[in-house]
Amino acid sequence: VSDGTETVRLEAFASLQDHERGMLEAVAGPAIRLARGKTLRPEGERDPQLYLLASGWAASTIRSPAGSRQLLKIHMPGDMMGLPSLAYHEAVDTIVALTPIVVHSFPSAAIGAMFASHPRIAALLFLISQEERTMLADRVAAMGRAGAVQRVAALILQLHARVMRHDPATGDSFHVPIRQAELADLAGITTVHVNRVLQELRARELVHWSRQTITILDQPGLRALAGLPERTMVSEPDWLPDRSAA
Amino acid sequence: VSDGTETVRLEAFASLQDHERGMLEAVAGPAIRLARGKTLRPEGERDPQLYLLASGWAASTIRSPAGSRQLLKIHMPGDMMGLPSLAYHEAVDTIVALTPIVVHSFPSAAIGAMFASHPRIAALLFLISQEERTMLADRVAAMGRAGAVQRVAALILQLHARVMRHDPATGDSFHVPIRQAELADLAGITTVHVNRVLQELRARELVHWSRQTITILDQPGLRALAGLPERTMVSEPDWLPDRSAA
DNA sequence: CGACTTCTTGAGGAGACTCAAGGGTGGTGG
DNA sequence: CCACCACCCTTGAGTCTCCTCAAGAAGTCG
Repeated sequence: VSDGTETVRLEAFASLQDHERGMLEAVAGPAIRLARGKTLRPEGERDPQLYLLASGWAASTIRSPAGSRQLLKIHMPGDMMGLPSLAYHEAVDTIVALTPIVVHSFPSAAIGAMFASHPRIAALLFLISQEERTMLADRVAAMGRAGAVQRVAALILQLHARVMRHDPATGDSFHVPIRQAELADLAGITTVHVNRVLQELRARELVHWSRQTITILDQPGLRALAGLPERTMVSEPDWLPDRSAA
Repeated sequence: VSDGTETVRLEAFASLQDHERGMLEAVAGPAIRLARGKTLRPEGERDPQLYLLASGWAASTIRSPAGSRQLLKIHMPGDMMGLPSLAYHEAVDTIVALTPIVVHSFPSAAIGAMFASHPRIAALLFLISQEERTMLADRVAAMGRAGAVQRVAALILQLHARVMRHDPATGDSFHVPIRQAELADLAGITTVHVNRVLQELRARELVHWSRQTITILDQPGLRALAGLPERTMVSEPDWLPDRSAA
C-alpha cells in the first residue's frame, strides 16, 4: 500500500507483524482515485470487491424501502470497505466518496487464502466485523426509540471517537467533511429537521456544528443526552492465534 | 452437541466436514436449559461467552438510549449467539429465551484455536457475521425511512425466510413463538401501534397474524410493500480455504 | 374457575415530515 | 477583483404518523 504512514485499521485490535503487513501490501491492487461525490461501486453490482481506503473519507449507503438513501457507515483512512458484501453475489451497499479518495482493491480470493495462511489477520478482521455489527446494533436501538436530538448527539460522539482513533491529539473541535444532508441520511431524519436539531443542540450549549467543523461544548452533557453504552474493546485478546504463526 | 439431528447454521454457506463437525462438538460445553422469558446472560456481563442454540427460540436485545429494549435478532436452533460480544470485554447484548431453550456454551479460546486449526470453519463464521451485519443494515434503513407498516411487513417476510431455512417445507402459514410486544421491540414501535398495524395488514389482505401463527395471504403484495432488496447469498464460495485442510 | 398475561380499542398530543421559499458561501470565469 | 452560479443551509406553516395514557376484552395456565 502506497502510503507508508497510513494506519491499517486492523491495528485497532492488535498491531500487525511485519510479515502480516507485507502480505496485505502484496495482494493490494493499484491505487484508485475518486473525486468527491463519485460512486466507487453501486449497490447490486455483481461480484463485489473488497477495498482498503488509503486516504479521504467515504460512506457506505443503502437504499431504503421508501427509496431514499440511508447512510450506514462513514469510512476513514485505513478502513476496509465492502466486507459485508462478501457473503452475497451482489454488493450490499453503495460506496461513495465524501472527499477525494484513494482506495486499493483486494481480490476476494486473497481473503480465503488469508484465512489459511494468516489466521491472526483473519481473526482480527473477524473482530472488526463484530465491532461494526455492534455499532449498527446501537444505531438500530437509537432509531427505534430515541428522538432525533438523541440520535444526532450519539452520532456526533461516535464521530468524535472515531476521529480520535486516527488522531489521538484531536481536541473538542474537529473537522468532518459531512454536509447536513449526509448527517440526515445517517440519522434517518430529513435535512430540514437536522438543521433544527443542530440549532437545538447549539441552544442547549452542547455542540456547535458549523461549516463542517464540530465543536463539542459540553461533553458530559452530550453523553448524558445520547445515552450511549460504555464499552471497552478487547485490544489483544489472549485467545488470538499465536503471533508467530506463519 | 447432543442432538444429532440439529443443523448447525454454518451449513448455510457450506456443509461441514466430519472432522469439522467433530471439532465443534468437542469444545461445546454441557447443555444449559432455560425457561421461557429467562435471561441467558445480561448485557454488560464481563467476559461474555459464546453459545450455540440447540433447541427453542431466543432473542438478542439491547437497551436503547430511551431505556426501552430493542430486539436485535431472533435466534433459531443451530444459531451461534454472542459473536459480536467477542470484540468487547462486556457482553453487548442480552440473550433471552422466547421459548424453553437448550444451549451449549463455547469458550472464547476455542474460537482462537479454530482460526488456527480450522480455517474453513473460521471463514464460514466470518461469512455468517457478514450476513448478520447486512440484515442489521437493512433494519437500519427500514427504521430510518420506512413507516411502521412497511417495517412490520419486512420483518414478517424475514421471519418467513428464516423459518423456511430450517424447514424448507414451510408453507404460507407458520408458527412463531413471538408476542406482539416482541414484534414491537423488533420493529421499534409500541405494542399498541403494532396491533393497529397488524389489523391494517389484515384489512389489506396481506397477512394474518393471530395466536403466534402467521399466515401470508398475498406474498407478492407483501414483498412490494416491504420493498426488501433481493439478494443471493454465496453458498460455497470458491475462495474458501480448501475443504481438506486440517 | 380464578389470576395473569396478552391483545384490543379510544381519545388526545407531540415529534417529525412535506412543501415552499429565502439567505449564505465558496468557486469560477470574465 | 468582482459578478455570477451552484450548492448548502435556514426558516415558516400545515399535516400526518406514531406515541401516551387509560381501560376493557380475550386468551392461557395452573
